Amino acid sequence: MTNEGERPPGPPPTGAAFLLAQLGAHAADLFAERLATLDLTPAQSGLLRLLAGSPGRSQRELADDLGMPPSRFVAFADELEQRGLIERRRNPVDRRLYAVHLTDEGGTLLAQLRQVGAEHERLMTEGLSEPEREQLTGLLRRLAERQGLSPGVHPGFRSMRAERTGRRKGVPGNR
Amino acid sequence: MTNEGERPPGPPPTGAAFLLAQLGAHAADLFAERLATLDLTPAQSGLLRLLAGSPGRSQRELADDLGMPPSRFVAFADELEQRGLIERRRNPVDRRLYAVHLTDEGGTLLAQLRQVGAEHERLMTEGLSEPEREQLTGLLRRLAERQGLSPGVHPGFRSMRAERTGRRKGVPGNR
DNA sequence: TATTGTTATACTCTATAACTATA
DNA sequence: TATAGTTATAGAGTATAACAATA
Repeated sequence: MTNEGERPPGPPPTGAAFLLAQLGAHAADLFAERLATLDLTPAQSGLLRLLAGSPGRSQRELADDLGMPPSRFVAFADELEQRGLIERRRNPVDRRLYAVHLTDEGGTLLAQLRQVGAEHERLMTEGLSEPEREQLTGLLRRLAERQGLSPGVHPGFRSMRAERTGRRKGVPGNR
Repeated sequence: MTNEGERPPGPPPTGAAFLLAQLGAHAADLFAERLATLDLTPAQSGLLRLLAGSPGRSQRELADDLGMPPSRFVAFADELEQRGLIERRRNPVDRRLYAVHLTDEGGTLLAQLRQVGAEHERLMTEGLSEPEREQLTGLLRRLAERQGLSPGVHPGFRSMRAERTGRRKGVPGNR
C-alpha cells in the first residue's frame, strides 16, 4: 500500500485537535475519579453547580441543561434527594412544577466540590509556569467561544453512568 | 447557604481543566460526525491507523491497544473485514494467531481519513493565528507528556458505539 | 497447562412511549 | 388540549465467562 498523502505513514496525529480530545478525555476521567471521593458522578456535580447558580428551576429545564431526557432526570434527582443534597418544592402557582433547590448539606458538598475542582485544575496544568497557564487558558477560551460552546456545561455529562444503583422509592410525592 | 470558598458563587468554572474537557468532548463529537462521512466510527479509524503504523499484529494486541476486551474485538473486526478494509491472515508459525492487515481498499480509506483529520484540525483551531496555533500545540503536547498520555491513542475509543449493527457471520474460519 | 480467538449469556443502561395530575 | 413529572417496557451495547483449537 502506497502512501500517497501529505503525511508520513509512521507518526500518528499529534495536531491540536487530537491533543484536545486526548487531554479532554483524560481530564474528564481524572476529574471523575476525584469526584468519586465525594460519592459524586460528573453529572451530579453538574446539577449541584447548576442549582448553585440558578436555584428553583423546574426538572424539565434542568434536564435540558444537562442534556438528559426528563424521564431519566427523575431517578437522577431521586438519589440526590434521598442523600439530602437537593430538595423538591412544589410551585404553589403551577402545581405541576417542582422547584429544585440545594439543601444546606448540598451547599456544603458543593464547597468541597469546588476544592476538588481547584485541585484538579492544579494537577492538570502541572508543569506549566503561571504565564503559560494563563496563555493556555486564554487560547482555550477563545477556541471554546469560537466553537459556540456555552460556558459552564459540557456535553460529556450524557455519557457518564451513575455509580451506585441502589435506588429505593423514597420520600417524594407518592401521589 | 453561605459561600465560604475562594470563588464567587455565580461564575461557573472556566479554568484550563474544564475548558480542556469541554473542548475535548466537542472535538471528539465533531470528529465523529466527520468520520461518519466515511462510514467510520472513531474506534474503527483508530484501528486503521494502528494497522498502518504496525501491520500484522494479533487481535489480542490490537484489542489491548484500543482498550477493548478481545471478545468485543471479534465483531468489531468482522465488520471491517466484511467491508474489505482489513484482512486476517493465519500465522503459519503459531496457528492460534491471526495477523491483521490493512487491505488496499483499507489503505485508500485511510488516506481519505487523513484528509478528514486535517480538515478537522483546521476547523478546530479556527480563529487562531499560525503562531498561536503552534503555541497551543506546544503547550498541549507538554501537558500530554506530563500526564503520561501516549501519543496516538486516546481513551475515548472505549465509549464510542458502533454505528450499523447488521453483522453477519461471514468469511472468517468457520472452524 | 496456558493462550488466541470465539461464542453465548446475563446485565446494565437508556430512550420511547404510555400514564397521571394539573393547567 | 398541552405540559410537568413519573413509570414501565423494550432495545442496544457490553463485559464475563465458558468453549475450542493450538501451543
